[in-house]
Amino acid sequence: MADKVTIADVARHAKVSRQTVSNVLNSPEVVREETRLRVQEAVQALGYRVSQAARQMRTGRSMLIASRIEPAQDDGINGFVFDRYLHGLTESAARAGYRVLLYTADDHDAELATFDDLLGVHEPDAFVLTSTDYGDPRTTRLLELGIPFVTFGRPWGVPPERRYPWVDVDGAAGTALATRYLLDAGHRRIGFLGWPGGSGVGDDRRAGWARALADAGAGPAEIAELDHRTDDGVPQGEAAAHALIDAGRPATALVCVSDSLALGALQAGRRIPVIGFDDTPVARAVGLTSVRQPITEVAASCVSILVRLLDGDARGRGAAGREREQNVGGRQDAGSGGSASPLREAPPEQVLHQPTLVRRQSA
Amino acid sequence: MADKVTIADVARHAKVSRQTVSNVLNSPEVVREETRLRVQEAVQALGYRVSQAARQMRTGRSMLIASRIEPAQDDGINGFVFDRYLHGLTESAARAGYRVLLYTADDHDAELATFDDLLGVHEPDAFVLTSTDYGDPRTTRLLELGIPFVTFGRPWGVPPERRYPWVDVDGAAGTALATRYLLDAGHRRIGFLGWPGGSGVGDDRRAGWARALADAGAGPAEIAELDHRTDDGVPQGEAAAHALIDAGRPATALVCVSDSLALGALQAGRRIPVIGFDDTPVARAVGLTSVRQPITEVAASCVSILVRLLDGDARGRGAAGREREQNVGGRQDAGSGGSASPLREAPPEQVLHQPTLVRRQSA
DNA sequence: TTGAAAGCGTTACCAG
DNA sequence: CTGGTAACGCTTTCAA
Repeated sequence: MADKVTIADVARHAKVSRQTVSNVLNSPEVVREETRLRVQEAVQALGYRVSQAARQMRTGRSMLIASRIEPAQDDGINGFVFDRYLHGLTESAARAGYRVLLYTADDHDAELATFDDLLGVHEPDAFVLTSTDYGDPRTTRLLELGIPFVTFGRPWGVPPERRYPWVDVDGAAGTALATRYLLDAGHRRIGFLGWPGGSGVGDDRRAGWARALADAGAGPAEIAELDHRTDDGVPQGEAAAHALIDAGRPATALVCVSDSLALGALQAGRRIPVIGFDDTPVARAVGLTSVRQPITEVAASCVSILVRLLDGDARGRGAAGREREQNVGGRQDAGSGGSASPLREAPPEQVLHQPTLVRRQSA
Repeated sequence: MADKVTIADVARHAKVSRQTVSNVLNSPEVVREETRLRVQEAVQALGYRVSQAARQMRTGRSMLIASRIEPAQDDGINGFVFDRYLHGLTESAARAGYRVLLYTADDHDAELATFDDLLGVHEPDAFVLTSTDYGDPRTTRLLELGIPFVTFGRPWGVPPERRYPWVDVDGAAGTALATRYLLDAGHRRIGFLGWPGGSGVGDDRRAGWARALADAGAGPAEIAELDHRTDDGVPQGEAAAHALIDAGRPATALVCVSDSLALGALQAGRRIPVIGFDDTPVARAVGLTSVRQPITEVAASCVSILVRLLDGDARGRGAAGREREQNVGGRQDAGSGGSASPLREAPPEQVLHQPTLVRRQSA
């Protein structure tokens, strides 16, 4: 049908120069209103769309945000959260004029290689990283390359001088919420089914439970007694629940680090209250009360951080901008007059979202 | 670091012309082996990557496959299945040199609008559509536009003359598999928990169960008696299971159209065998026997069909190729000599994958 | 087989 | 604000 309408067609139709059309598109405020309207009308009439490929050649910006899609795990429960994240990311990105480009990688090394490939070929403007862990090589690499990125997940164990922007959910606040809920219901001996120490996320969630218990007057010894650690999984949850419930001084309620463990605890058969984490379909299916992460908001924060980074960053990696500045501590001209504005060392943005408790029959 | 190495750099390094480099990349067989090796060495040494943007300007091909990411919901394609699909698609696409571009849309109209937007701006080479339903307007539109696409899901209710390529899983075979498994275990009265009629997927799965039962000698009346229909959901499954089990002549085993319904049936408390559909994490968690769809293979088929379509289709939508031919019935030159080979009306490819039964405690 | 030139649609830079 | 020109990196056409 419409045979690829170019900017020249629009210019002809609106009786202006190509440059003016470009201006209307990129910096509308510089064009007189009358002209601008005429051009916009022509754009509408002709159904003009900027060719991303051509634009990218000039500006070096692809309007692409790359994100890894993780394989659905065997426990799969995490997959649900990830799915919501990806959907939210795609939606928020679209609102800001960006699209999400997917890639896979089996491990960190493969992902580093994919970075090179992607950056060479499709040249995404930014990355969103998920499942960051201790000493994650990916952030270091992107920092070196000067490619804007955010992580969904805090930089566990990263030294303060090597900071980067991140978005996360306050897991400790979530378990604290759950614990306080049980405390309010009259429980005192509230056990915690958690993962083995060493996982940032798991330790964080345990800390929230421990804090709430301590706030309620529990001593360190009692807390240690109620703290059970095991690998993730339903059978593991069942076994762990038995251990805590059948103890000399049994737990009367349980907070769990995941819905998998919580489901196992539920299957242990005792009728004590159980609260899970992530509000997965499983939870909904079996009526499990669970802590819900505001994933859509997380995704939106990721995008808005990236957009701010990309807009404040006029360089344009591809064509013109030869020099590549570091992302952190980049210049930020505040629009002051002629003289150079003083450099401002803006700290990377960090957003911590608060989870909520979804109450169902299990507690 | 490496300041955007171009094809000219490679040419200089290998002491050949730019053109020769381009040839090595695009049609290696046309260049002498010695030269080719030297060029490839230079590519390696310099870490050259073709710029997709530049290539796209000339060829009109973006090497992008667009797919909608559905919001994680309980209905429609199960979130878990969808996740595996997307992951498989990304992986297969990467192997073929393509990347997956995500988009969202709340309904069909919004999706049609997104088609225009996407095709105007990022110009994906093809689409993969999921969750196709009766009278789906999306396939019609893409057919009109002449954009290559495949659907994951058969064209339910589409007239034969308006065919397009699709990939699907044989749901009827899956439920038949499950039913025969129960028959072999000695069961005769095997109930089916299905969705209300009118959904292609649901009807298909019911048909497989009914066929297996009929093959085993059950009469139409008995089959109707054992056929229970309800909306998807765990509570619905529980209620439906009760209805079938507490009937005058009770069912002694159940085949279900989804894991949700199966989970409900399990919760109904009777200890009769239950088989679900989709092998979701829930199934694994509670030990539910379930029919598993070979999603990775589905995704791979989607990609290979698209690749075949795109490679056989030399046009290149963007720059050069003005005319846009219809996808269906396109020319396919079989490499015969000088004279024009006869037009061959190649029927769109259609692949039906077979599911498997994952046995667990529930049956 | 190889080399030179043109052109894809944009944006950036210039003088008017 | 307009118009002209250059450039981005690549593929294609045409000559050598």
